[in-house]
Amino acid sequence: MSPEPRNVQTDVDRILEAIVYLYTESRRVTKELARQHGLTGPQVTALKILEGFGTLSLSELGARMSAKSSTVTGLVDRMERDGLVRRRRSREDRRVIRLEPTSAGQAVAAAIPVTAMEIFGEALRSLSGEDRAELTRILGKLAERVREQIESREGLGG
Amino acid sequence: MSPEPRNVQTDVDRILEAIVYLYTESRRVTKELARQHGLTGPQVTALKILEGFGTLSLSELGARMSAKSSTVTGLVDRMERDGLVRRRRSREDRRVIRLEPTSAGQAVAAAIPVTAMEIFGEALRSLSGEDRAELTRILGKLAERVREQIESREGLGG
DNA sequence: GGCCAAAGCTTCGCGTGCTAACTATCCGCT
DNA sequence: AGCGGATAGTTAGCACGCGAAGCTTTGGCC
Repeated sequence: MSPEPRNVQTDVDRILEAIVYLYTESRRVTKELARQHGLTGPQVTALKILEGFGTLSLSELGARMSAKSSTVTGLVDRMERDGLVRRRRSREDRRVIRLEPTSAGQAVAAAIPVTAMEIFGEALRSLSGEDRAELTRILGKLAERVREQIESREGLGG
Repeated sequence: MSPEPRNVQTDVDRILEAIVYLYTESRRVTKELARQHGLTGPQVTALKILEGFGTLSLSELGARMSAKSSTVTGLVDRMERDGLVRRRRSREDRRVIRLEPTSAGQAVAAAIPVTAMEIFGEALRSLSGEDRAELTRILGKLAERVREQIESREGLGG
């Protein structure tokens, strides 16, 4: 009847464990799907983004993938090596490198359905509509609270 | 009022987004806290787990961290190099390596507050008890479904 | 006893992902 | 014109994280 700290902690542990599991597993599955086409998860993500935009600068791509510029450089190096994309220096701003998929890259992107999180989708669809709605609501609220917590401690890097 | 596929997709997207956000953020926070003590995120995670159990085999640690054995080997290599843990071959089963924190490792673990759990914990505690219980229940169910999906497709690797 | 599959770890090679330091370019300001 | 800060990418070094291949040990089974 009174709030028991132990139960709260157990819930916290279970929730974190579930989140880590779900995230890790989703990445693993994406990677596996990509592997069947001879590439890696991030490469598929990049090609899919490029498919939607036609051409992007490296920093624009990085922003959309939540990756730092040095990470993007390496990723693009390997994709260029494998003939999936081409680098082309911009005329207007010579600092900028524009990225465009090769025909091979476009073909691969087209061949891979948006499946990114297919297994997640199926698992989520297998929940009842009520559960799914509840999960959406609570998880959204939780993310918001975490965001608040983090903002209120931005001096974290002390 | 009837179940609309579009809503399902929206829910799926929101849930995935929230999970990715929560996971990424928890890692970032852990990493930041770890950095202040001169170590890395996974190292702190491992020390905290060891702190709770006293001693674990490499595979037990790997299971709790959702990491493969080859990953754990490397992690433990670096931690041992830095004097945080010790490897000790088990007597009962000579295949097993038991891991124990050094006094330095214990000190670091003790010096670091409950890490990312803390921010999550506060956010979770700020939810109502009902929401928290619901979240635990649904997330657990979801993880189970994902597990089933994955098992039923173990031929995924074509 | 001898064989053989499974379990626990390690090694190797690769692809991320980050920070720090560096180059080239651009742009605002004087 | 030219200085100086901001921006775009690259490079180097490190730590994960994984799969594949290999080693030793264990345990079941004939």
